Amino acid sequence: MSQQRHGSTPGEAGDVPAFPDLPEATIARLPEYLRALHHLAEAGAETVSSEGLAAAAGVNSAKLRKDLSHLGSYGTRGVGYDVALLVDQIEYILGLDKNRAVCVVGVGNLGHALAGYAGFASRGFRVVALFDADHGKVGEVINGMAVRHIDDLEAVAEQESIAIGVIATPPTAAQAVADLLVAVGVTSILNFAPCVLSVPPNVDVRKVDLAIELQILSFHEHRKASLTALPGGVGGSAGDQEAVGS
Amino acid sequence: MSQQRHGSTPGEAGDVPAFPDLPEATIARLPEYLRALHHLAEAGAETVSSEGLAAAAGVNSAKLRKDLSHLGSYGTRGVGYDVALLVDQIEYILGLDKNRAVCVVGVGNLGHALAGYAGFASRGFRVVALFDADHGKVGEVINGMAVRHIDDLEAVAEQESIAIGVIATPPTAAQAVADLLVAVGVTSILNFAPCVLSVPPNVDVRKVDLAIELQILSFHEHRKASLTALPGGVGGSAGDQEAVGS
DNA sequence: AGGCGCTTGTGAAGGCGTGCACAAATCGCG
DNA sequence: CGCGATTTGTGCACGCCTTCACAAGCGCCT
Repeated sequence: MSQQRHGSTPGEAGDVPAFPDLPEATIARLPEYLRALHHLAEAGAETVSSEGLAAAAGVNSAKLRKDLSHLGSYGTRGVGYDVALLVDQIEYILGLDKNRAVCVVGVGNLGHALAGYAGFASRGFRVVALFDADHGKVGEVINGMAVRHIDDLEAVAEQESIAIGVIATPPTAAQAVADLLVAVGVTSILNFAPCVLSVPPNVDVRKVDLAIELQILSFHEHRKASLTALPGGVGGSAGDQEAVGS
Repeated sequence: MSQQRHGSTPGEAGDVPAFPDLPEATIARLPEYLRALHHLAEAGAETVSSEGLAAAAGVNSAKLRKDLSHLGSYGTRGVGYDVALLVDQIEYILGLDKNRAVCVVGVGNLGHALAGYAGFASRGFRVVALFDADHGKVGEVINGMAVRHIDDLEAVAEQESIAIGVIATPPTAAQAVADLLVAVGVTSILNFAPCVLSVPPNVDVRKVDLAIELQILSFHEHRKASLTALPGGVGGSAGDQEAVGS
């Protein structure tokens, strides 16, 4: 889902201290660790063991240690990890200290929900603008923010540097919106439209397709159903709750 | 994100013809192929080459061929794949011919959007019930469907076999809802709440965390920003559109 | 100060997934 | 009927990720 070069170029420490070359899989887990850490911090924990944090994040403890080792040694042997320190470190790595501006394009069912989603603001993202191509929706106020016409995108982008564009339009409009976003300098796109986007190589696209998630679950339902028809019946006895911690 | 056993038990073909043991990565791509195929079918295509379908789905053609080979030989050398046949085959594998019933728990911003999401119905899923714990929301009609209280879950489950439960509640309520769903026999859960769910091993959980997606993009923004500060300036010249086909 | 228990950080092994490159197979045409 | 163009299906090698197992390091207790 991305073919960008990392280019270590060691020794060249300008403003940023030689950005670490983290595995993609690790990056995808850092937000989960961060959430667990925030939870622990609110509970008053000073330190956590890899075992404890791993359980809270729902991963293997060895994996967690390896992940954290990639971003430096912020743990103390025999004690664990300093919660506050680790929070700062991960937030820095993820660039969450920048309070990035996000715009949502497409104010349908989903765009409406995204505009009001509290989880964004609490994680360092500011939804700064809502756009739609439908003049009937322009002017509508959602979550204290007026919907603007997509033609205003360029003007808004000049005024406020947009870090991430969220596409929540029908799939037929998605590519055109992506092109517009790219044209005004957006280099990160979160796409909710069920279609493939074509963008320049320097632009990162992540896709979330709700129907696909259901289809994957449907497959597993199908598989499970076909297995219960076999000997050694799996039965449907619910109740053997798995202890993974809360 | 799952630790289920597939258990091949070869030779034991009962009603279902010995369910294929597909790699998880392949399964995750099948819905994407299916969408592309539907698109092609509507355009009147009888057959597709692996190259063509791969481009439409945004993947490598070799990967696509390998994926399709896992579910049997439905292509013809020198010609390509029969679109209609492949659609049927993938829909069968994914179990989409069952028109599975879905319920949404938590009618906040997101649950509201999910209840009205057209992408579900068009893909063989029926949203049959909406639940919430807030009595103030019970009775509200969304998309022609009345919100019911979560206490009614059991009654609804007895009447209509629920295949998949969607959790769109605040994270504090998610585990309790998951327990309820499991208790009424739901074995597939799509979780939008930012928290780790603990469920029995026979239950499949998939998680979608919108904030995590933004954080991953934020990381890449951070990384790109730190690279532009290095020699060989990457510049921001937009316009070298990558040709991957529409 | 010394030893002991606990926890991190990491080397190594194994598994999974990807992508190349090519043999096998099919169609159409002369 | 045979040949060439085309496209599938797959053996193989490579790289990433995961997992185990253990040495190294730190704090605490005696």
